[in-house]
Amino acid sequence: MTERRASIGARRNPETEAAVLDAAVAIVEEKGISGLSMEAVARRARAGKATLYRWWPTRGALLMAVYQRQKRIAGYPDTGTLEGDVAGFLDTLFSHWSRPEGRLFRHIIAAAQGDADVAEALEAYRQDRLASLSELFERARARGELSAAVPSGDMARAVMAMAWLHLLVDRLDADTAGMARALVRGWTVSRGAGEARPQ
Amino acid sequence: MTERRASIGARRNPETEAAVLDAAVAIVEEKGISGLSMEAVARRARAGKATLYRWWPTRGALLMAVYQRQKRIAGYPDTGTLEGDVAGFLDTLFSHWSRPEGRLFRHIIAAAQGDADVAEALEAYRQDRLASLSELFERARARGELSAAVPSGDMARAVMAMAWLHLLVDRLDADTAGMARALVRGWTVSRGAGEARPQ
Amino acid sequence: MTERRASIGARRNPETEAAVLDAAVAIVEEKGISGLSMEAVARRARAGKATLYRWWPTRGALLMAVYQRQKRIAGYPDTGTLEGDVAGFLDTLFSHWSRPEGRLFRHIIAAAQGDADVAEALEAYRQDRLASLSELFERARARGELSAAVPSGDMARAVMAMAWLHLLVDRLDADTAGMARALVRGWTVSRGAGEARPQ
Amino acid sequence: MTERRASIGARRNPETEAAVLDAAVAIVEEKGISGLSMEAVARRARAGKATLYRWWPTRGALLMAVYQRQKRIAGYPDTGTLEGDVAGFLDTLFSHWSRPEGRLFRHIIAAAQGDADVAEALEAYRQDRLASLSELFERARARGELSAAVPSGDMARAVMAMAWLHLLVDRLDADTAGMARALVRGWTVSRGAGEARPQ
DNA sequence: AATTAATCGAGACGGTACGTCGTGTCTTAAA
DNA sequence: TTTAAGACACGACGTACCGTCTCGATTAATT
Repeated sequence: MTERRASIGARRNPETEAAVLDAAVAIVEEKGISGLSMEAVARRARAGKATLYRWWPTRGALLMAVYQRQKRIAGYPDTGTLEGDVAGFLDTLFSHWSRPEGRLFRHIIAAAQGDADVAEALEAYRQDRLASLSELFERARARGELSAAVPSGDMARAVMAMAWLHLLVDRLDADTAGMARALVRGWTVSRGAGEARPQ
Repeated sequence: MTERRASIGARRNPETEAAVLDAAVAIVEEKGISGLSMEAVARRARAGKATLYRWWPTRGALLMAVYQRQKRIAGYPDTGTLEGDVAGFLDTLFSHWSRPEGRLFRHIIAAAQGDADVAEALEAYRQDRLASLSELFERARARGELSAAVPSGDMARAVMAMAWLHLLVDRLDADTAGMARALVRGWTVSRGAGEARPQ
Repeated sequence: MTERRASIGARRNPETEAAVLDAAVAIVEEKGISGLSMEAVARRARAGKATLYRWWPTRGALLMAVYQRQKRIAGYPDTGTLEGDVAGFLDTLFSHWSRPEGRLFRHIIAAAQGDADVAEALEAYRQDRLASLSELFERARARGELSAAVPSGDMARAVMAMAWLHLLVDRLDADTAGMARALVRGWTVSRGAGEARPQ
Repeated sequence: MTERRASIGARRNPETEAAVLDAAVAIVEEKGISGLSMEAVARRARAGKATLYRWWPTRGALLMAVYQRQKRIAGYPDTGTLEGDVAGFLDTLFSHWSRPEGRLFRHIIAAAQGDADVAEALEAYRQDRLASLSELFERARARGELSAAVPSGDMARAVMAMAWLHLLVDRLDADTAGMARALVRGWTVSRGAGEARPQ
């Protein structure tokens, strides 16, 4: 995994980059996030510390790089109903966050609380995902499924908030269908507002 | 704040406890959360490190202690409508989180991501707040304001999620009325679902 | 071993004293000298730290107390010749220093290097032993065995020095007969100065 | 003594080494041996604790390094007689041990009693000095001054023992001529064994 | 072809914080 | 007054990382 690498001249060595990111992932899997020090990554990747700091000036930057290396989630299922779409979105997201590299995300949020650079990167990423999520609501609006009272952005934010909360309190096994229902039921044109099951 | 304190026998000295918590608050206000090391707190409080670790075994435990020392937010406004109540709740909470000691909460959430003890304490606290928040919805249900389709707990969770999201991305200045409207509009019996303003 | 003991009124409790000294010996046997802290002794003896400090103000004082509790070595063999007497003395002493409580002595010497109180106690003890050792030479002088050129005290000091050196460099298994011969041969009236075996 | 020093690459910085040893000497001179903590040395030398522990893993190792930095005592006087040589040796040694850096030696012996690494280093040093001291006796033997009964090594050990004893009981002001006489008188061919002064 | 310049692994450096341990002092409550 | 108990302020322990640095080597692009 860690053969000798040297400079390839006056430019960045992609093998080194890969070795570093791989090492970071491996460390988090083995020791948890608290084991992820720059020192440990350098050691494991057989990279010089200066090399690390040259390309990832902070631990948060390294974290973001690892997280973003994975390809974006391509798209979300189109089930034909908003409630189904939202439930599908949550399912996809929760199972993504449950995988080794996805697990990092909660730590990125944590890091952002004390590191402005991470916060900025996270915010950019979040806005991007928010836009992507909004499309789901636009689709429903186009279908005429939506009572237009609530802006798409607000609804997307509510869904994202629900997702983050469950990530941060380690409840990724929660009932996504229930969540979708609780959020969506009111936004959609009333078919069944009266037949509600009290609980 | 930092007079000499000694043992008062084989039992905890409340003066020491106060000095430590005061020191922690002062440090966070002056240096930010990254300045809050056990070392620094001990130094500032003129307390031995052993004393700190005796009563607050982790940084997270200390954080929770500081946060919980402040008296609970007494109650939330009763505005007569659910939407008003929710908006009031968010206002109260956001202004609380904006004050020096309230600022700590986001760091407690961050700490919980890597420390099981903090996570446990946070979860207990969260359930407590959730129950308190649910009362708001029970009140609305008693008024007959609520379409009974959605359990109170689910609605409370959605509101809490919205609040946490805005805390964690540093948007405590966001439009709470809008948030309340986005969430509540659908849960309530439809008076005005048709007159929505599209976006 | 460590039943409950309490105050027996306004005077020293001999049970406590015994428990403390026993604990000290046990600790040194189990953990070595570096494990012998006042803290550890108090813990093991189930004694209060204040009690310890009241009666043995320093670690060195405790060490001396443990060492001196053992009864003095009664006397040394009278073999009829000085060389035999000295060899016997060294044998007795080395086997004493090899036993658990005897092992402490090297640590007392070590402690004396940095603690004036211990140094003083050790010096008193040493003068006492020196006087006792001198008797051995007086006996030889009385027998007419000694060429009177050298004061008894000087000879005793030389023998003691040899013993200490071997203790301090952990060579208690060395050839005591050889030592005795090397020291004594020249002090005695010349019977055999010519027949020496070079080596 | 405490200018800024930094790494000079992946190898030991001799300036740092000098600063540390200087600091150690200064501390012992000012505060005595009990003030010589690794912490204090690092502080005074403006060196990181890790740097200290990298090169001197124990306090004893540091002590040995300080002691050995001084150049060896070049040679011992050749007075023409063994007794004179031994007295000269003791004089030289005692005055060396009385100087600031020489004072350390008793603490090295003390440290060796509880630290195997120091004991080992000390033993190597001691064997070296013993060999050097033996030459003095070989010289006397070559002059025919010595009754060959006693091995040179045994005599050297006796002289060393005498020296150590006086060091350890803080009697470096003792009469070295008397010591030399007491030890040597018997080893030499009897010229004057009869005219001894009784005591 | 020789030179320049950025990169690489390596690891020492001065620091800070960690969490633990021992020190000697103190107070309590019981005997 | 002594006892066991143990909290307290203090400070050293030895370890781990931090972010900076200097080195000697490697290699591509520039002279």
